[in-house]
Amino acid sequence: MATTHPTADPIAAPDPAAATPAFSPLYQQIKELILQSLQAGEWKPGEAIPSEMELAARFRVSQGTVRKAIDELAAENLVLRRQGKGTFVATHSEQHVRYRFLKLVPDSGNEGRAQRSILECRRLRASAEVARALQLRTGDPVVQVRRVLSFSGTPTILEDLWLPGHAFKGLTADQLVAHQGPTYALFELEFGVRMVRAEEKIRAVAADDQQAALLGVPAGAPLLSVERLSYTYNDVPMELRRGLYRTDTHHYRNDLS
Amino acid sequence: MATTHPTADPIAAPDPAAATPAFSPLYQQIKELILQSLQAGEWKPGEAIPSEMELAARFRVSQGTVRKAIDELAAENLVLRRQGKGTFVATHSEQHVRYRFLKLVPDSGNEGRAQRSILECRRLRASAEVARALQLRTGDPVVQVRRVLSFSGTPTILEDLWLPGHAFKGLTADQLVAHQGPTYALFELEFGVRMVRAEEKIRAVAADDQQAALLGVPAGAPLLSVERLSYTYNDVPMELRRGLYRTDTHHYRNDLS
DNA sequence: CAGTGGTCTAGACCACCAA
DNA sequence: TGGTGGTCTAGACCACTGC
Repeated sequence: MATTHPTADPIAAPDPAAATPAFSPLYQQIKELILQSLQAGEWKPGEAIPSEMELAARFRVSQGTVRKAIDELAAENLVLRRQGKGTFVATHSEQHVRYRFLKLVPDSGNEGRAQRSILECRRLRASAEVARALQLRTGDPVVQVRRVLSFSGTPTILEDLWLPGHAFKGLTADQLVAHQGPTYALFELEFGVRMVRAEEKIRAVAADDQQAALLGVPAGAPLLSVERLSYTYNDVPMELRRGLYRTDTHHYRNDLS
Repeated sequence: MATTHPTADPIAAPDPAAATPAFSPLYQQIKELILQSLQAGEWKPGEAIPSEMELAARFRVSQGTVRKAIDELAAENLVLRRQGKGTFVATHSEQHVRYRFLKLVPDSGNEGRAQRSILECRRLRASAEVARALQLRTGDPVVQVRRVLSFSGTPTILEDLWLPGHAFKGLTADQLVAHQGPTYALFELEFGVRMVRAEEKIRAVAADDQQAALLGVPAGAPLLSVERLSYTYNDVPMELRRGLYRTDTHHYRNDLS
């Protein structure tokens, strides 16, 4: 597994899969191996992965090397460490930070759950634009969902989701309505699709008549347009989302460093 | 310095400054000490800090402990490691990522430098709102700057800056005009104020007549409102900035994970 | 109590850089 | 060549969790 490393197994198995020309440190290779197991579903979201000692034994490296690999996975929010208990596969379900990717927060105070209303959930063929974003071919099957999220009864977010049809075969509006908690949790539970990172492009736009009606604002009102592309492991895009946020009582919060 | 730790100096100097009741790991204490030196200006932005070995000797801990402290400082972008050369105090000047805090990017292609035009630079007394943000008292002296940033000749950003008067005594419009590169670099060089992190609140708003005129858009056009509070070390707020971004050719880019 | 992650050390060697 | 950060190991002990 190691391309070269000093003490452990210096001459051991020449590693038939050593087709990697570029050097990478041992702990990166270990990280990659753990990543592959995560991707393959060897451990389900919320479950514990093997202890550092076990992994060290499995991969024939020291605990410190495994630790450094896991450190990086934890920094990327792929995995969650809990002292005295173990290391757990991150999930959108009961992660203490629910709605990890939603950065819209109320201007003051807290708010309860979001009320979801599904306006549409249908299968169609990918437009050129959607196909490009999701790395599909134009005309490939996709699922489109349109919904409104309300906080304390006020419609605040109008969004469209596009999902690759092959990965979300059985998705129905009923399922979306029935499910409690983050939609990304549903994707994990029902379709085995885990979103691990996303990129957002944010703009200010004016509401058109239809959007204004759905959000209960005057036509032409300024709205935050948030286009999000979400990725599973290995940088595979699995969801395109276009959201319109009302920002009269909420704001998009971002921390820079 | 260590509240308790096993091998190094177990009985040594009881550390008169050990007024910290809560336990914290050694490397955190080292990090804190390095942070204090950074804050005190022991090493200037862009300069190298002492090598890991030197710091380990100075603080009487192992290199590994210093390393972990520096790891965290590097993760927070306070310091920059360069293999074979040393560890350097982060700066907004020639950091390979210029304009660290500006997340507005062109929809396609690259763009040259921003052209700045300073509309105003005056000393006044803090309003209640500004005072609260900057943790001053209402009526305390502040400096306000208003300026427009243009890209390829198109006015794109209109922003107001508020700075604590006591820390930015000599700031003039001329200085702002003369200076090349990021404004935060000027703050470092001329006033010794280093911004290390910031929080942004983003909204969509409609341009009023004055704003529209300055940005060359129709009145009522949707603009991105970006309110930024920037901090120096120790979470001291040092700048309030209110920006209006045109997002017809640019967008605000954010990465989630 | 045993098992987990968290801290700390000491020492070896590697990769990179500059003189 | 010597000095820097980067990787890796081995072993000790600490802090937290749950049985």
